[in-house]
Amino acid sequence: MKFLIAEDEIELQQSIAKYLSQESNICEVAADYIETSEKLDLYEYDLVVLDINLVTGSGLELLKKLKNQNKKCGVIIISANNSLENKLEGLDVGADDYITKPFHLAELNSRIKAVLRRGKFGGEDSLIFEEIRLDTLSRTAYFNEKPITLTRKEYDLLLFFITNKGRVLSKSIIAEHLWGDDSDMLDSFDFIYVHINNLRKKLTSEGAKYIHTAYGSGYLFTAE
Amino acid sequence: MKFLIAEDEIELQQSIAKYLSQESNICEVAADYIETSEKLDLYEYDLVVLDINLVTGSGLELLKKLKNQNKKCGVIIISANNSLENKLEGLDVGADDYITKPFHLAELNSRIKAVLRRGKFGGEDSLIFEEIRLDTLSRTAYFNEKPITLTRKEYDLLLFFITNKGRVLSKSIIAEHLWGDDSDMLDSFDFIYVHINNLRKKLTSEGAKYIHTAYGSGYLFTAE
DNA sequence: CTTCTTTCTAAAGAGATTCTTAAGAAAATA
DNA sequence: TATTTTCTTAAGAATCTCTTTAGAAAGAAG
Repeated sequence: MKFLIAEDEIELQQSIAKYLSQESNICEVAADYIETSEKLDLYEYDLVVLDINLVTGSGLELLKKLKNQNKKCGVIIISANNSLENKLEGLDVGADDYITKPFHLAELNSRIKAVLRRGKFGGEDSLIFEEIRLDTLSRTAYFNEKPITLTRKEYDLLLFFITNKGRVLSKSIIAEHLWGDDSDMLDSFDFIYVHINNLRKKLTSEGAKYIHTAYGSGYLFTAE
Repeated sequence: MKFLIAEDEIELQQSIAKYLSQESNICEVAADYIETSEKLDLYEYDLVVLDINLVTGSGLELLKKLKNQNKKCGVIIISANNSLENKLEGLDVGADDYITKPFHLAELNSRIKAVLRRGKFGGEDSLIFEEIRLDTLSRTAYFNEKPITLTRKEYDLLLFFITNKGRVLSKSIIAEHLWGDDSDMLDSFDFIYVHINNLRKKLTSEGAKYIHTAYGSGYLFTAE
């Protein structure tokens, strides 16, 4: 999953990013209102961890803007004071959850997982497409309930495909989502071919032919 | 889409051009004030990536000139320093966006897409003409929501036609837009017949007869 | 530190697209 | 009618993209 951490206390920002990265997520960071606003405009995230008290501007405004844009992106608010008003206001505007400073990173992580489950997977722990089931808690894939051994990148790739089924995904979109903003430091996206090939082999060995090549533009995940 | 990259750091210029070419765009480059100015006079671009600090002259002047010419060409400024003045001045004169060195190529790409979307497609991801819809994100074409399999050149050609509907396009205009400055190396434009024919076949098989021949002058894309 | 797994790089070959050329048919113009 | 331009088709060459494999590099586990 790809997250944006909008937090102006750099130390906290970094420790959140580090913790969530260890959980196999891609984390990008923003330290002020403008940076956050721009990144939200430019990129797609699965979830934003948003400090409501960004010194340079109100996080609430950002939240309103984000929800107006109608992006299906989860939001968890970090609130410094535990005044009820702020929390309720945030939830009113569309935040999916909030957490009050100080907090344990493990708790944030749990809340993130819960929000993603509610938002992306319809409240289920499993994501099902035809014969494939992804257990999002254990990050394992099943084909007709028989487990398929996938590496982390393979799992992420398959998850990205399933959550974007029916949409042609270019290599740069895939790179951006699975490798974050480091992706353009790589001077070619050729390695994606390798991951696609490996994933395909594992899926077709089970009889699935879902990953189609859109020659010249990318890949398309769809039933047959 | 056809871009001009005006940047005097050749290494950066080349990596921008390479990245954007991988995204199925035509990229031409210019390394100084005069070259940029000339190319802008002579050719049409969908967007210019303009380094405001070209050593041989002010990019701002170029920008003013360009905007006075009233060309509907997007402009993204590259700014070395992040002094607010420069940025604001650029946006005042009519730049559509700016980006500060150093930057990620993926970010530049996102900004370009955003500017083009705002300017060319009325803020939408889809471009619709009668029964045809072009999904500009995935570069796929639909006829009555049924996907048509187009090659890259066919897609580009159709996109160019739709964005210039009602205007007669000569073969040399088409060549210039779809093949960039390689086009004058070609000693005949006959192969365009082939692409036109192929595109026509795919469209008429769906019942569309939009590409009309303007004998002696070019082609006209219009409803019936 | 060693071993194993995962990820990335590099390169050869397969496959698709694009360009060239050409020749006859059709259409528009003079 | 004669001439020019455009259309259609086809076949081969050149180019680009994708597939696949093997092995190097990096990271994780023991």
